[in-house]
Amino acid sequence: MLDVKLIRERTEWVEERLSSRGKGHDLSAFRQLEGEKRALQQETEALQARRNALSRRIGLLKKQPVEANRSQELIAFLENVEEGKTEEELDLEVKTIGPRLKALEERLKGMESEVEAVLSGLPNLPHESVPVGADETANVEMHRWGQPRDFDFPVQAHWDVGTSLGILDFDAGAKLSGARFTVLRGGGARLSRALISLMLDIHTREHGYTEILPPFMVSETTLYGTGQLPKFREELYATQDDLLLIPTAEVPVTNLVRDEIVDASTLPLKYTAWTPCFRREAGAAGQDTRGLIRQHQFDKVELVQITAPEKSYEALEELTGHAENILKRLELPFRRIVLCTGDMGFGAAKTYDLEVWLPAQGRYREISSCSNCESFQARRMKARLRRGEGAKPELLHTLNGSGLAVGRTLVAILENYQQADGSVVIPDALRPYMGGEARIS
RNA sequence: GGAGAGAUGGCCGAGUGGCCGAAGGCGGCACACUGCUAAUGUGUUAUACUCCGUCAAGGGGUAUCGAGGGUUCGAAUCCCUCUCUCUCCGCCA
Repeated sequence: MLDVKLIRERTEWVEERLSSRGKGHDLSAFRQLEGEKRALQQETEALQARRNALSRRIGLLKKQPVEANRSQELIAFLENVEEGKTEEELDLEVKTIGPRLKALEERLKGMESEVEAVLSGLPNLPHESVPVGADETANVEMHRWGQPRDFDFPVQAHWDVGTSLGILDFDAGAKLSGARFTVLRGGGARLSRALISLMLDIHTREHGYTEILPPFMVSETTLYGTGQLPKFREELYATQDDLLLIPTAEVPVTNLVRDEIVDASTLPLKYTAWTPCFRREAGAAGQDTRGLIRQHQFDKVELVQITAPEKSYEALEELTGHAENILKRLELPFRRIVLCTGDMGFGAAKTYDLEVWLPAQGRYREISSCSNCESFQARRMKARLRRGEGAKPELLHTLNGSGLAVGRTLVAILENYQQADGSVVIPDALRPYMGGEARIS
């Protein structure tokens, strides 16, 4: 969510920044609406103040032990409060102030939710360092790491490698649950578990993150906090109990600071979590229909950092580096790109994608996405920090990134480490987690 | 699933219709006192929005006592609904 004051005071500038994401945003109607809302708020509050003043006087009078007729007292006090008005007028006011207030409050509430509806649908402002562009073709490569291997035999896609080895079973997944579900068997299942352990161990022991195991189902409020709701409901799986399945661990883990004011001295908070992720992939019909690349359910190890505002860009570099370390440890060639304005997610101010080399596709594919959301999520979540006693609370900055998507890492290993005989060599770093085995065959 | 109890400020805990945004205590902060520390005294210590003010200092207003509705001139207090927590019983990995 954007700062209303910013929209109010620098409307054109905000429009310009938003429009760089590709879709034009005309905020003039919003500004008018918001202005009317504030006028109504002032009117309402003035009436509330009047009601409170009158009620207080009545209370004072009733407290006094007077035998006299109550209505006499009322008239007396009313004359005292408001000179120049007749008793009848004032008596009338007391009696009608309630209904009038109720009408005003209802209208105000209606306008507030209108304002809120517009506001919660606006994406974050891109950071000034983000390249402007319409789509992924405008993304900019930052650097590459590792050398794609030369194969002296025909390279197989991971679905062929995995199926031949009997460790990926797409038919079984389809039978149990339908398209975009897969069953991992034997070494495949173990490899997946090994990757999760490796990633969590590195992030907790070497990168200083605290491991979290959050709920996999969360409330709408929680999804609102990180920006998935109200706009992206069609991407989510719902249940019959007002709980929805998480599309990423970012949702429950970031919401840990919702409605909190954290002491600045405890920052940054660094959390890592393995969770399954559930996505309907509603808009992805026909894309990546084969293989493990795009599934309705996949495992991911997530990195989340909660920082002071001035530290968040430093933290983005650090966090992205942590994700890169996993790829380096697994000796998988990758590159880092910075997403352009038009390709970024809803809540992000700046995003780096890590793309791993997939030899069968002959190109780099996304395996991690690391974003700084600045105060966008914090404002929705009311997540704040306080710098010492008496200081005003300020909004935190939130960051998240995959470290890494487990299914896609499995894909990368199967493709990059495949051998001429159809077996797959296990990367050195992973062998301790695979009972010392060096190869899946 | 059944029965009961409860939800108040950073924490503990009063408050059953009216100067209550909320007593008291603890904790925090400031100042005073003290040879140092300890102790003591005094003051201070929620958040958001909004208006005035130079989006300064500061001041005014409104809302918030789990959430939402209702009664009332007036609700932390009364009524209804919901959520959550705790205790006991049942069930269960």
